[in-house]
Amino acid sequence: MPNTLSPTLKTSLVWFRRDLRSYDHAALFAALKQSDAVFCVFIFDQAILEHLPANDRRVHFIHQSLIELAHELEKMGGSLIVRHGYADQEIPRLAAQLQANAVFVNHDYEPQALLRDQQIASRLNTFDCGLFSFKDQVIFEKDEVLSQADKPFSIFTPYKNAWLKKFLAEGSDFYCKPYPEGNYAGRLAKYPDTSIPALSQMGFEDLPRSDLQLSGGMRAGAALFEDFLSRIGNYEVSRNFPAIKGPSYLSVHLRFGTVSIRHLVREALHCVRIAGSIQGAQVWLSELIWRDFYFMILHYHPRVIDHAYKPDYDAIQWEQGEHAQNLFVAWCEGRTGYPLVDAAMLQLNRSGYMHNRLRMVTACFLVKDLGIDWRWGERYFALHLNDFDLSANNGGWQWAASTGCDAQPYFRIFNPITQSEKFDAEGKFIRRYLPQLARLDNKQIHAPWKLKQSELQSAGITLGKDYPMPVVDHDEARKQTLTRYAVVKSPDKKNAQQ
DNA sequence: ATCGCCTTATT
DNA sequence: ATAAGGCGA
Repeated sequence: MPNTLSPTLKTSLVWFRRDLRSYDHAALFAALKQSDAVFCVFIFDQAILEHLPANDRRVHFIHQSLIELAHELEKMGGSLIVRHGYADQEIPRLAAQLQANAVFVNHDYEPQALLRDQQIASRLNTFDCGLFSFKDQVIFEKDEVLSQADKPFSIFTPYKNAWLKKFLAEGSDFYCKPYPEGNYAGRLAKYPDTSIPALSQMGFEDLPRSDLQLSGGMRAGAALFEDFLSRIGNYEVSRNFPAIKGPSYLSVHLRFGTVSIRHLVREALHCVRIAGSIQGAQVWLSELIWRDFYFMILHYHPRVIDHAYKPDYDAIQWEQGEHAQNLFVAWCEGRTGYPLVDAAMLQLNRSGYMHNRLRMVTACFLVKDLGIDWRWGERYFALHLNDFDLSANNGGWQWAASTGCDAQPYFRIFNPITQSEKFDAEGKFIRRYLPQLARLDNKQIHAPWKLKQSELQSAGITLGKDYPMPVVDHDEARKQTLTRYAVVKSPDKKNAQQ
């Protein structure tokens, strides 16, 4: 994709994708700086939407975000064109219609998106319209953080150290300075038709009220961040307990660009210098660096999309057939009989969000207790997580399955009961999603099948009726998993495979 | 070439 | 107390 810039352009089009904000926006700023007139567009891309269910929450999030984005662009003197169609047709058509000299976008790193952008670039080329693409959604991308041998890192900690070194070497705000769109806002152009298609017109349903806790838009993102900054000092500890408000909840806003990564990093670094919040802010900043790390991994190793990062691990035989299917469905629906796992899956199914600790617990359970291929779980998360991002989701699953770079060792198998006792000691999270277990006490609630009949009875529970019996025995499953993973052990690797 | 180290544990 | 193996300097 061309990245060199013509000195001056008459008319440009900024195509918004996963960067739904009007401030600190690399492509918008670049377009404004170099053009006389700048139009803005968002495409509800059928190539993506046609694979989504009618009640997909993310489409709502986007829709909500667009209403605010359109409003903000109007306040700046421009407007937002919103179309429903195939992006690879709509963008060239609109660019031609506007007689645009260039289309400006921010990099989208996913393989399918790269292909789409290449195709669009060549279509635009047929009428001398360029496609200019910018780094926006990460601090460092691709080859910007490499080892001393100029090779991509595969271990997070040295990557993080190199990331921080590079970042701090230039002074703390060099890499996260906001783009000042306001300097050129007068160049935004108005478009006569600014209607936004209704969700129903595009085949999507209204969501039930209970699902509307999810608020799209820059303002909602900023409010979450402000709230989080008052808690960031405790993040290091509080992030581990799903029943309490520990995380920032910004992941969905990072996914759709309703917050700016540069803004988040700037503020996190500021907090790192405040006595009371040093540790929490450092740990949270690390999470943002993980995000860059997994984008980098996907860039260098696109095969991880459907292969283990460690090739040897592709030899593992996962459970197949009807029994595996049944176990998988039980996992999806939160019917495994392990309360913390089930509560976590219900959280995902009901809200499109799952606490990060629980993502590890449920992922590890699927792979190492049920013996099911991590790709099945990855696909389920991809469909249901509001904040789904290919690189981070894949990285997380491969970490849990021990197939990834810098993953947990294969013999580390989370004990779902221990995790429950440690991180939901009072059963508060479990009770929120499994009220039928609410009358069990704090010790009993983590493993109801271990209780005496009389104890269950006094809590009003019949196992197998009010709540399922466990679908597997953890200790047995653990042994099977160690056997299953034996194929990755050298030097007997080859023998074990036969 | 050697040495320290590796996100989130478990029995 | 444990449990590989290899990354990165």
